[in-house]
Amino acid sequence: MDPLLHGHDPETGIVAVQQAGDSRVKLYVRSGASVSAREAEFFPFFFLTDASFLKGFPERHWVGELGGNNFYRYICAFTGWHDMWEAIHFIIDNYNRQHETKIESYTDAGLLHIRADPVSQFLMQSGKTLFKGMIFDDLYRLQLDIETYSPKGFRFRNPNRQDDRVILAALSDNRGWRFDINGKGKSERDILEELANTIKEKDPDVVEGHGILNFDLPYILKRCEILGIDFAVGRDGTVPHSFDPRSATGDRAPDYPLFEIAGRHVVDTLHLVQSYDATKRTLDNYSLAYVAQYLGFAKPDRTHLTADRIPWCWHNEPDTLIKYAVDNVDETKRLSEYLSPSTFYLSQMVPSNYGSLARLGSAAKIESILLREYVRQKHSVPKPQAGSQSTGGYTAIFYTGVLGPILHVDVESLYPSIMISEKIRPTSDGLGVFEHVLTQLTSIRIDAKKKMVSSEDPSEKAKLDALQASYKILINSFYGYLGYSQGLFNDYAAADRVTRAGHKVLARLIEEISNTGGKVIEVDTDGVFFVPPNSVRTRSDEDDLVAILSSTLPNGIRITVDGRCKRMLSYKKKNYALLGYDNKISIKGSSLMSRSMEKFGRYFINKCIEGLLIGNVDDIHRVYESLHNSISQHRLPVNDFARAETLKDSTERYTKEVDSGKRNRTASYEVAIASNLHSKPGDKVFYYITGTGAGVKGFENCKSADDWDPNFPDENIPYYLKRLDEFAKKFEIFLSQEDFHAVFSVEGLFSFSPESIRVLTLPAGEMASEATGDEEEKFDIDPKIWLDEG
DNA sequence: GGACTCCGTATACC
DNA sequence: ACGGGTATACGGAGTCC
Repeated sequence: MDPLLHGHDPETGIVAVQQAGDSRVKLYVRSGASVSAREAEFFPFFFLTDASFLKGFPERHWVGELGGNNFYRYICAFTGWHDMWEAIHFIIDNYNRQHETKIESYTDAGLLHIRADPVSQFLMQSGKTLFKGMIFDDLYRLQLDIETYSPKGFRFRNPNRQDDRVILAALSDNRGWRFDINGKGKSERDILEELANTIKEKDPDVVEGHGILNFDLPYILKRCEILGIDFAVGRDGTVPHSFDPRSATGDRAPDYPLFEIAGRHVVDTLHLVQSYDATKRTLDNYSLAYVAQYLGFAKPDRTHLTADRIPWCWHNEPDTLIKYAVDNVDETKRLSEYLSPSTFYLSQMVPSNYGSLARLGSAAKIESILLREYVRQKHSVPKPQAGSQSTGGYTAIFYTGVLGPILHVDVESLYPSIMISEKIRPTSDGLGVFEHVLTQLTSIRIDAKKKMVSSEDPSEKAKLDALQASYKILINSFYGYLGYSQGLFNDYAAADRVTRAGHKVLARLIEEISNTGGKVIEVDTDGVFFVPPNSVRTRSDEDDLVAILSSTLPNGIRITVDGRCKRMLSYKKKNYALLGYDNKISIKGSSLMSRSMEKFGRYFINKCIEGLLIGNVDDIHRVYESLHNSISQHRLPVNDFARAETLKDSTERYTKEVDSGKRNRTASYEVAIASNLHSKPGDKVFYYITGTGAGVKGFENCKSADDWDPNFPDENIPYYLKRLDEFAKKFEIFLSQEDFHAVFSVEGLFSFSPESIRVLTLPAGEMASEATGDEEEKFDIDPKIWLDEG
């Protein structure tokens, strides 16, 4: 246990910390099956630039001068949370008396720095963290799902309506317990009281649910309020209370109300799924049944029900509804087991509450760790540097076309390795915490991975994997932190040194690959796609090649095989498609295929890519022709050509900015306004283009997809034919001019013959100008058969 | 009116 | 595993001929 990384207090088993009054916190400590509570003192504090701002503040307080010469040279501590805020207002008033430009909030002039969350403050000053000495399964977790009934004629459930009610609840825990409260023949009061008593009796550390923050909890609490029930499930006997998260970034944060149950944590698996998909972008929707299916732990006999079937089911087959709810809690448990552990293990390091950690950015996690040590050593703290980073990752494309076989190698932890080996760290970090923590994390991650590989026990393996994954999240954020504008310890020059060193490593790697006779196709930041030399035919040849390449790179820099595939369709930087040895195709990049594209376009591009990769040009021609005909004859349903766009701003804001000339009109907002629904940011709009002529303005000729009438289709045929040709144009670079026109045309006098058509492979980018003329280079596309595969 | 550039917004990769 | 740099597409406005 490293004190800088895990905090300097070794106390184990803390499962929850909550503020208890103005100057105390309550700690809940688990020891085996029992949990005990105790109170502890804490002193609210903040960092201040100039102690004179607090001169004359009447309440009891301490001002300590800190070591070093950083911007925030004083730490101010108070006996209570209330006094601390009084002091902040005192400082603002003081400042406004002395300065012309007035400030309203403590964030305005950067006079002081504060973590406005009392639990973080306590953890920071005490050096304690949650869950020390525990593994994920030691945490006692309870899953919850309720079903509700809305009277006939109402599509949506609404707890405020007299006749809306909770009809049943299903519960489970991570010790194998399952329970349901069947509301048949029970009053809603009975159900809710039994639910509250069950939760109190089971006494979980965590309450989990899919959509629990948006639906289950608010619904339950509203019904309890109407019925006059005390839903006192807090560990101190209090009712859950909601609070608005202070969205630090402000503009685009999806503000949902959060709930706090005293002494416990509330985990919404829906939010876990959302953040999981934010980077992966592979999920079609976030419904529990779909995600469970996708991740492979849905039971074959899982009960499926749509919301509109629930009333019928409740009247005719209540047992099916109960089974449905039980399946829901089962899957919620599995989902949480899959997505929660990395946050759990991060909680053992970062001085933050379990729930808030999931919402915290990675920069804030690192900064909390740094600040904890600065508080302990009573050292002054810097303010963020102004400026910006001037370089980023290295990108290049050398060939377009269809090439293969492909090896994708990447430099393992490129930026962290560079930061460690070249000792790059923020200049303002006088205590050297940044470097220490990064080095420490890296070495314990390697340890965990080693142990994971050699472990025989699957549950031990899973624990170590979660552990190393949580280290990785932190490790990968250190570079980003250097260039983060709000980071107290940011250092743009250091960030630039890292990226420049990265360029050098990549340039070296590209050179070495070429030296061995490999053809480099595309490079992005830390990965290289290339065609290995002909002599490399088996996996062990590949491993040998990678070992040779690794040995030519600077110490501490290693490369690994990230993937291998039969062929690659190289289109543009960050845009390519791969044909795997399992014949699966994966497409990357928004320019080839974007979510905002019309459905028929996505289908068409998919077919084109498939045709080019497997060498079936005939198919491409046929798909083009059939789509061309379908569009011309109004045979596509509206879903195939409507566009889905997400509104980023309110329609009011849009109208205001259009009127003041700040922004152009766009189809999506015009449709939202015309359809007269109250649309809010984040809403999706489905629309299509009407009018005559391919060149119409979208914002003047758009209609909601709901208004499309299959009996009187009014979509703009020339416009959608133009769209089809625009999609086809993406493939121009892969074919000669004649071939291109032959493939992407409707049958003329002569029928299409695919025999003579060849797919071009051309030097791209800077190489294109170096190459003599435009002639094609010859590549063997000869998927190798791996000896160890089938 | 077409060709061109410039700009803001959106999406996606690492 | 949300932060920022890099890359690309697209619609619309302004400009020039």
